[in-house]
Amino acid sequence: LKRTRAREAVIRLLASRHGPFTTDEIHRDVSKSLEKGKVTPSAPIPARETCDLATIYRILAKFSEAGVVTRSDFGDGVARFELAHEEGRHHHHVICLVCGKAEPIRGCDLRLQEESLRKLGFTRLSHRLEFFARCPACAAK
Amino acid sequence: LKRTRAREAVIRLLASRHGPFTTDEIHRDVSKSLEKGKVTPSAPIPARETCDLATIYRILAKFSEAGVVTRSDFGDGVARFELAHEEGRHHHHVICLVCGKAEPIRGCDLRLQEESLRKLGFTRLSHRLEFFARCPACAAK
DNA sequence: ATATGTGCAAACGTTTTGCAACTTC
DNA sequence: GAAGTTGCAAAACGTTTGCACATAT
Repeated sequence: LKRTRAREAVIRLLASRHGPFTTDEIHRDVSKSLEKGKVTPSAPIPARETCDLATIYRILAKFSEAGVVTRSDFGDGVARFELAHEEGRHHHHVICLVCGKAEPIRGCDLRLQEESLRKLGFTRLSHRLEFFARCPACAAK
Repeated sequence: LKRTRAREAVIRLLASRHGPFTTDEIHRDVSKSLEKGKVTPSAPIPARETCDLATIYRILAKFSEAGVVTRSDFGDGVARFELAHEEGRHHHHVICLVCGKAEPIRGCDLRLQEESLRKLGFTRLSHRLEFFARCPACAAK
């Protein structure tokens, strides 16, 4: 894993704000940050102003594979990424039906969580839950 | 909602077998079933032999909107559909990491379900859980 | 020096759409 | 006959890939 400006910019974004980001959001932010020459203060005018979207995809694939970031999927056909929680803490999200903003939630107690969300003012609550596993038939092969 | 042969074929497939189906699977099955002229026994040789994929998408969109079918998303970039459970029973799925087969699961008690899945021989268990709601900020608008 | 990362452009697979012809009611 | 549905072809969308060039170690 080499240290490059694009990769640093991705990490910087993910570390600075939370909530998962789409590839496109990351791309726009990283391009902007590279444009400003923020990456290497020693080099005021960077050779490359922006970053290719394909590069962002490749960076996220690598990071994902390396366990640095985790991928989320809210069922809208767009992948989202966030820094793998430092403490390795497993978590989920509430996604707003109106503005689409996602907020992290700790723990897996469904009833309890729905109740606290309701108390916080969240309405029209629903959830999606999927289990992934190796099924008995495939384990037997 | 008009009654057409393609729509009948979609319903027939979804009603005959369970587990959610991809659009492609539905398309292939419906085309085959229309080919055989099974739809209208009174007309042995149907005018149209197959069904367009775009039509399947449109049918599923309509049905989904009407609440006849529900859409699932396993994060592999393909939408899946199944008949909205007759009794309106809310349920989830276990998706095999190896063969990809999905089986329905009743209820939402995460711990309990993981345990029973383990007892059934499912291994390498993980889950994805997302909440959807209208957030307080959007409710205030 | 070598392995690795990048930009660009083209391809991919799923899903959506415009339009004219055709069914269903 | 009017409203709704379909086929076809083309486009949109997020994502992936091949290749030559550039970069980090």
